[in-house]
Amino acid sequence: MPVDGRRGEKPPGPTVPHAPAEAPGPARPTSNDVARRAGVSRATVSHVLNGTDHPVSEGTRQRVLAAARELQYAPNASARALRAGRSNIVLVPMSRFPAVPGEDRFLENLDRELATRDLVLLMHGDRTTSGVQGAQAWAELRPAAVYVNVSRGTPTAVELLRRAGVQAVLLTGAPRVAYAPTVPLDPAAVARLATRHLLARGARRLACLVPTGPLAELPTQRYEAVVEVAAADNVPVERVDCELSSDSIAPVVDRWRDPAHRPDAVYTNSDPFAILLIDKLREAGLRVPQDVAVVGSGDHPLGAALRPAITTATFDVPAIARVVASSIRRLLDGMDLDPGLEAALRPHLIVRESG
Amino acid sequence: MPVDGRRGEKPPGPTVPHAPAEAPGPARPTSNDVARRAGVSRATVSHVLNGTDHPVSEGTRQRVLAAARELQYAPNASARALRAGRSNIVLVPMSRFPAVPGEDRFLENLDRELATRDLVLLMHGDRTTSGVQGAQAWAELRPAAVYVNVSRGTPTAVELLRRAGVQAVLLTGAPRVAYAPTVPLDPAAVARLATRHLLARGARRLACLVPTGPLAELPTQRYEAVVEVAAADNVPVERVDCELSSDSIAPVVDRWRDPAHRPDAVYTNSDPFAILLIDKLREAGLRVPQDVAVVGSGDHPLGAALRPAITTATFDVPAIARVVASSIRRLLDGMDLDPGLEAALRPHLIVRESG
DNA sequence: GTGATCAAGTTACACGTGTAACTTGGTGTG
DNA sequence: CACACCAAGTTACACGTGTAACTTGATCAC
Repeated sequence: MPVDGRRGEKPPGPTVPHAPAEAPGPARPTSNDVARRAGVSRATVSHVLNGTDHPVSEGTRQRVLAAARELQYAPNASARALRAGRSNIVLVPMSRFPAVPGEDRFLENLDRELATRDLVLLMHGDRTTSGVQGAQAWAELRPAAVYVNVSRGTPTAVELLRRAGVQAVLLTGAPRVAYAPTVPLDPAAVARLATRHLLARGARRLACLVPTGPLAELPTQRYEAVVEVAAADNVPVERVDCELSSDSIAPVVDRWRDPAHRPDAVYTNSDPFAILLIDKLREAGLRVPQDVAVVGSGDHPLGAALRPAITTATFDVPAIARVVASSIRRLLDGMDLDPGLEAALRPHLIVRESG
Repeated sequence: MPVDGRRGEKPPGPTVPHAPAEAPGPARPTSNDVARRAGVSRATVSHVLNGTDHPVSEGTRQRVLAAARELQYAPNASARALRAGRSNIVLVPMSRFPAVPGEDRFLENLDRELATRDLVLLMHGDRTTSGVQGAQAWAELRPAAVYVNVSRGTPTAVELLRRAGVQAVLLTGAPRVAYAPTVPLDPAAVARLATRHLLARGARRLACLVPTGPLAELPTQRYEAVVEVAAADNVPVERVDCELSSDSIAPVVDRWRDPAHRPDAVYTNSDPFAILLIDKLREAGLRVPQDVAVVGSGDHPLGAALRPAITTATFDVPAIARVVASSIRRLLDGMDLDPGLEAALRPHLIVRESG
């Protein structure tokens, strides 16, 4: 039989035995404070503030709302998350190396769109390469969803999140992992679009800049897309592995001084690389786009401002943010991905001066 | 006397009346599961895993650790936060407009440093300008600390956070708000340093680029610092309000074609602006640095790679991240700011070709 | 032999919330 | 009048954790 531990009376002293370390300032008001002030029970407060279908008379409804406003009541996210089993946090693991051109603008839009849908976007540096250790850390937060970027979702990490009760695990792009709904973003689509443009412009010899460093699969994938599109027109593609530094680009351009070695058009997946390349080309006495055309990606502000202005392949960032936010919300509600997803993910070209 | 609500026996059915909406997958293991597997009570598990000074025999300690490892146990952050009254989250409200040059690198370093100190860095878009509405949203998360950037901490917002039980509210730079420990970062220090450099190089006529848009106080503050330093040498400073676009810069440079209107040195608070400016100067047939010297801030990779390479005033980002993380931890532990703060915040100059 | 001391565990409570199940008083219906 | 029904509230529980206070043997000093 169970034994009740309580033996005597409560000690009369004002000590609070099981309270956590005392906070210094006045504590944040709880729903209990609101209830007391409105002269109702806490349950009623909860019903009013969450808009349950439970019937509440208009009079008390207003009293509760007034009390909440006066106390500046904000529900405790931790308690909510504990009760619900999951928080309303959407977690985005980030690294310094944006997987998609224009990632910062994308996140800004996504934040706004998620807020509309009662979700909070939080960004978190993924302090690991393996992905599993990171996933373990994310699991601690019990987020509603984790929005993992391209090529970051290893099967083990996804499985770990799924077991942690994380409902939506979205991965933009391949590889598609079992049990994880995937936003069908083709990370090579911008590359394909740019290549087709350059071919239509008459390019007969291409080059493609491939940034080195971590996350190298992605640039390689794009390079292969360029090769594939160019092959249909029998156009060769030179692969140029490089970093965003003078030492890395200068030798390449130096070799291109000789017309026999020179491509007539270059694709690079980010506008900063295009800017650097154009600078070096000009230094070598080559004209852009007459001698060499250059197309970038991501529509960076500098790309539009410098001369020659950079032709760039990019996405409709606000539109993508909208459908992604909508998809996350739908997944959490047990529905499917937003059907508008595919359409919003088509890239488009901004033709300027450089190519 | 209190009335006990329970009247009859528990119904024999398998229904769980007060459980929240059933999760689909297998739920994440709790400390209870670990306890059961190790054959001890949950309290013992807690003592072992948190390294309390409560004595635990080595044998059970190992059994608990083993059980936790086998189950891949990760504590529930929500429950922890609820119990403790605050989470171990350090929240950084972010906007697209970095307050300090090199903000992205800074955050990357800060994340690593905080992780060392058992804190989690989460970034959050501040979806409001007023600051108060944002603070309300942050209060919901009950973070341990909020690291607010320069010029974002209005007194009301800070007061709101303080009342929410947020211990550390760090604001980099002025204005100093009562009750909020402040990292004494002088946001104009880079401007002063760069100006002194230009004067030493012999500049007799300065210009300063002032980006428009939200958060305009900060650039203005820097402009005033430039004016102040230059005044000591009787050097006039032209104020140039502009955006990062061709249309904005081109007319200014056009006017500078006339030597009578032309400054011999320009300071701008970000390298991208410097890059754009140099491009326009060159287009106008002016040489950098012979006709006009240019100094930027933030040590952007492109600044080092382009020709002329950009002279830039910047901070030791990793060092700052370390002392800031240390300060946050110390504040949470009831101590003062890290004494190494002042020293780490001194900016330095990287002299290259542009000025 | 009798307390006192102590290591090693366990029990019980509190944190703030959402909601199923219950209570209560009022109104209509046969 | 007896009964069902319903609107309007309330009560009680569960979520997972950290820790103060308690229990239980064992050891030790006198």
